[in-house]
Amino acid sequence: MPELPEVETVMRGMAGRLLGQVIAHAELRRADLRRAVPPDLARVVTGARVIGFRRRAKYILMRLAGGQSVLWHLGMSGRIVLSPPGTNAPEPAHCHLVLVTEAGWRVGFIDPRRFGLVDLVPSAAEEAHPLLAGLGPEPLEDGFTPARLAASLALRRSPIKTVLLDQRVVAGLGNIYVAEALFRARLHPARPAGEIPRGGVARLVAAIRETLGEAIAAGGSSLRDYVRPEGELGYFQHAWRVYGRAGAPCPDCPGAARCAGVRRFVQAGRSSFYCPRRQR
DNA sequence: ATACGCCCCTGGTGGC
DNA sequence: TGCCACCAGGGGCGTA
Repeated sequence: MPELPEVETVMRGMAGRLLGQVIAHAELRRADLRRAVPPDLARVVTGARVIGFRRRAKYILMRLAGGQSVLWHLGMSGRIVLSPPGTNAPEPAHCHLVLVTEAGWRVGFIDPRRFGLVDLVPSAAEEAHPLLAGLGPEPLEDGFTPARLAASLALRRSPIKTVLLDQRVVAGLGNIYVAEALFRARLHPARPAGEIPRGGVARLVAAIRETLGEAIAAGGSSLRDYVRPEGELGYFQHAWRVYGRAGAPCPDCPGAARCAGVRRFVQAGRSSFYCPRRQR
């Protein structure tokens, strides 16, 4: 579900409301998420002040005074719901963890499919957490360069689409934004990664940056489960050029008569979308 | 080392 | 209306 832009949006929403607040109360409703939630999580966070937020790949890290960070992952169907003090809305189904601050803000972690997770990690060693340790570069930071991506793609015969989904190569892309970035870079998703020439890799880096940047500015993409922490929708789904648009005319082929339109096919068990005329 | 299928889990949708 | 197959923003694990 949420890819980098959605996770970034959720993280910013949490930071805006929760930074500086003290957690007064925590209730773990069920611990059998993708990884078992630590049994002492509620005890550890209770009484702690929230002092920082950051995102790494599709993970949110919420740093607490006292030296621990809460690590969140939303999986496919996870949501964070922030409710202001005094709200009395009924609790949504599949709410697995609730935090309440001293000021009365409620933080709910909702995840029907339970592919998400919540964990604790020492703040001083966040990057050593087993789920973070092997992650590749952040695509919006300086370390993600054409030279570095080219080195990761070299000699790989797998399709570029599946290589870009590998979080060790670049961190934070998922099925939607890979499709959109490959379209913008005019690269066919089945192209063997190691065969892409220098110029193509450079276009790809630029396309990934642009796509993610625009999606963050739009608050992410809302289709099924994803909403922002205070219920607003993202609207980048209206800017999709190929994802979910099989059969539609390719938006960038001038003179649609010679363009058969967007096609869908399956790679590694997941849908890929592309324009056969524009992407090679 | 790399690549692929399978699995985790629930809910929505469309066809019969 | 009911049932069923299929699909979905992720990712880890076991096997070739």
